[in-house]
Amino acid sequence: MADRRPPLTPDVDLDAPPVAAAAPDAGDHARRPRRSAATRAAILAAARDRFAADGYERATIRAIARDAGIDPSMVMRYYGNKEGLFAAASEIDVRAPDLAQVPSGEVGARLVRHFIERWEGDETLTAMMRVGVTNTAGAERMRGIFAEQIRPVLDTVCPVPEEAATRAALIASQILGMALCRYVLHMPPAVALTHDELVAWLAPTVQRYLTAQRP
Amino acid sequence: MADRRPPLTPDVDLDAPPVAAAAPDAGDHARRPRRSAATRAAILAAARDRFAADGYERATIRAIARDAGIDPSMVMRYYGNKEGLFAAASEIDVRAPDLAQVPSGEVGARLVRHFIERWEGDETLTAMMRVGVTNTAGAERMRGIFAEQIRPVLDTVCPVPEEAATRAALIASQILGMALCRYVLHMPPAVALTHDELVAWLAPTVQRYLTAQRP
DNA sequence: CTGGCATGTCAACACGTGTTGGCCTACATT
DNA sequence: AATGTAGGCCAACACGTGTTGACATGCCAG
Repeated sequence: MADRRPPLTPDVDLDAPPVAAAAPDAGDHARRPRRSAATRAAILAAARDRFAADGYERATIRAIARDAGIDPSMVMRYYGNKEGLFAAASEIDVRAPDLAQVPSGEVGARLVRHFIERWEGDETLTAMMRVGVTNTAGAERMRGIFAEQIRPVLDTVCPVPEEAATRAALIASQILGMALCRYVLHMPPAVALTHDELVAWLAPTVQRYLTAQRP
Repeated sequence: MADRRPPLTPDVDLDAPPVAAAAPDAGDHARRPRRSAATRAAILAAARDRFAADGYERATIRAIARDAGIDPSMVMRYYGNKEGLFAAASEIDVRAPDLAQVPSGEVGARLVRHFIERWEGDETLTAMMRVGVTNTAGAERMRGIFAEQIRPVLDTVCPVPEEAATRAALIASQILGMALCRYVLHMPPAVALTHDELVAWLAPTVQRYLTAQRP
């Protein structure tokens, strides 16, 4: 069904110097930035917007290219194929805060506020959610982000190590659930809440999932 | 962009008797069931499965028809177009329980358990979520279900009427968030929880969103 | 028995998609 | 100044999609 051969001339090598890499000494300026850096960035930005707004299937390469002001074939040249584009566009850094410095009673509030602001800072996380629900690869990526970026941070403050995974999943369920209602489904009462109200409501929940003893 | 004219010969009238409806008296058997009832049901079942598994865009009419063992054009004949099919397939009854009978302290547990079982009973709710995230019309439908089926039930037990909408949204965020992690993203720690563990963890949260005074 | 209608199949249309290869242009090194 | 190469555009391909209309079949009323 799927034709999965790699592109013939990928050119996806991220930051390889344009000149012969086999040259023993390239001189003073080790790696000159490519002229195409601006185009690459424009494509990536447009892709994030489109994936966030439309999800994986409905976000078309043609639309992304139009937004970026270039030809669709450029997208293929730089990112190989649509999956590659998505992989590059959803390179996500949750930037989870260092909770070791936070008083243990304030971890919940800190987490909630961080994710609200992170979510509203750019559309990357909305894109991640839209694609994570639609696409198998997207779901895998979300699991990866959870395992590599969320869980480790919680491990440092979870009182019972062997329950850290469960507690992290519970916290994720509450935070992702609110993000779903507020940023994706646009449920009016969820949209109407201010940041402070959100923190006041959700922080105790997160705090309990983190520190309350197992019921 | 979109060609939105209605189908020429819809035939979407749900249970209209096949013979002339203008006949003053049709005799003893008021409405004879159509011969096509089985086909209609097969299409609907296949559509629910496909929408749940693939989301709106990737669920193709051809695949649904193949699953139902009939020709794609039959789907068009009975449901007009893909949107109509989806509308019919996602006719959702959340079957929210009557909370007036439940002791006020057990409402949270009752709600959580109900939705876990409802979610695992069939794939309708998973389909709703997949499409609600992908598709604008799907999101609208989810908001409608929330407003018409969830909020009214909570209104009956919410101590502060003017906060009912907010509290209902908070509850929805937790329940939908867990459903997202467990049934759509398949996050391992969320999948591993038993029903009783889920209720034990989530019920206090729901209970607090319902009855705790506004923070 | 006969005509009409519901049921169903087949083949095709028009369109949008991801993807490809060829060609042109401008820059930077030699 | 010559030239190789990266950057970019254009036109097209092959394919899958939703959708449509013409045609076959069988059931049921008259």
